[in-house]
Amino acid sequence: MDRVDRILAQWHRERPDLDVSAMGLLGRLGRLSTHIGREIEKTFAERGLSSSSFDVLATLRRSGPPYRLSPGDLLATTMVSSGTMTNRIDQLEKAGLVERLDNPDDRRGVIIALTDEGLKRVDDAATAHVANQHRVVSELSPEERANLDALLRKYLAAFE
Amino acid sequence: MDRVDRILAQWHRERPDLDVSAMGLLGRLGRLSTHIGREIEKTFAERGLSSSSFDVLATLRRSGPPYRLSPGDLLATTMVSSGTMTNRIDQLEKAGLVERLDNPDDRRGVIIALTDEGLKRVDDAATAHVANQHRVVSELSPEERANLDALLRKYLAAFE
DNA sequence: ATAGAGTATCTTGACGTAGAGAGAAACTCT
DNA sequence: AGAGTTTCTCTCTACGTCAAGATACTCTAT
Repeated sequence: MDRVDRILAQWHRERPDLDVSAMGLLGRLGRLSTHIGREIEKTFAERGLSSSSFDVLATLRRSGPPYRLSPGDLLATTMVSSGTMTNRIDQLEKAGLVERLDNPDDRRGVIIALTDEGLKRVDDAATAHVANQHRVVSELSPEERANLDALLRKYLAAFE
Repeated sequence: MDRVDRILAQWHRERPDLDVSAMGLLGRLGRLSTHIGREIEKTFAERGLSSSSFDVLATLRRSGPPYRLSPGDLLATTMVSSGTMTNRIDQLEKAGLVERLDNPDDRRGVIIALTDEGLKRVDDAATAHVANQHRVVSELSPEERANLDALLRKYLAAFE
């Protein structure tokens, strides 16, 4: 009987006509995602970053040398709108972690490049982030993690 | 080999020192929650609501007649800050869906009450929302849903 | 009883960030 | 050359948090 169960029980009492069986799963998924997001955010905040800025830096870092991608490439992996990406790049540029370079092949576009400082920061943050992720999943046993991951993979496939 | 797998493969190539085994599970959970949140939002938007405003209205509705709670009560279930709750109530009050009443027992506080229009709107939205939730979980079989829910329940218990 | 310190409730204001939609510039293709 | 498309930016609006503030309640020591 967790908080979500209590919510379902209230609904059942007030609106017995509603079949709230799907609400439990979706409610738990949402709440869990919020809790985990807050935990993850702390690690980044300690390093002057946020999940949002790390997302961008990490995408550049993962792409390998020379750590350069177009805003469009960055958009493709990060699930945000183009306006939001412009904003994120502005912030990171102000912080000196990325720079905008002219794209010699297409003058509409720009190239976002990690600076040396950006590379250091993202590598440091990634190390701490991965350790923190292990802490966050440690509540589940290895078997539970594997089962959960398999179910999430199947479910996620329905959306992308 | 989904998008998350591709991200993990990139990390492995660039930072083989990192053990990214936890990242897959957490990444899928986050992406899934974002996708589902967007689906859910659509149903509310069609009715002039949002997940945020529905959250407040639904909490009042579920509490049963006379559909009145203090802002503090509302805070306890909705996972937002007090400033955010004040904001949400302001919006709903402007829309005529709730009203602020004096609390006779404690003059610091107020009582948030569903209006007749608010009751209608939340009952209508809840019906549509529940149907939409069923659509959203229909990608999984009943067994998969039960397994996923059980794992999420266990995991969520670690946070609340 | 009651003054005063501490606590609780809610609001406010500053700030950061998200998305939608329009717009500017350059590319592509016929 | 010109229509249509692509890429990125900009503006507007909405909403979240945090920290500080106003007001009222509570509890204790006298």
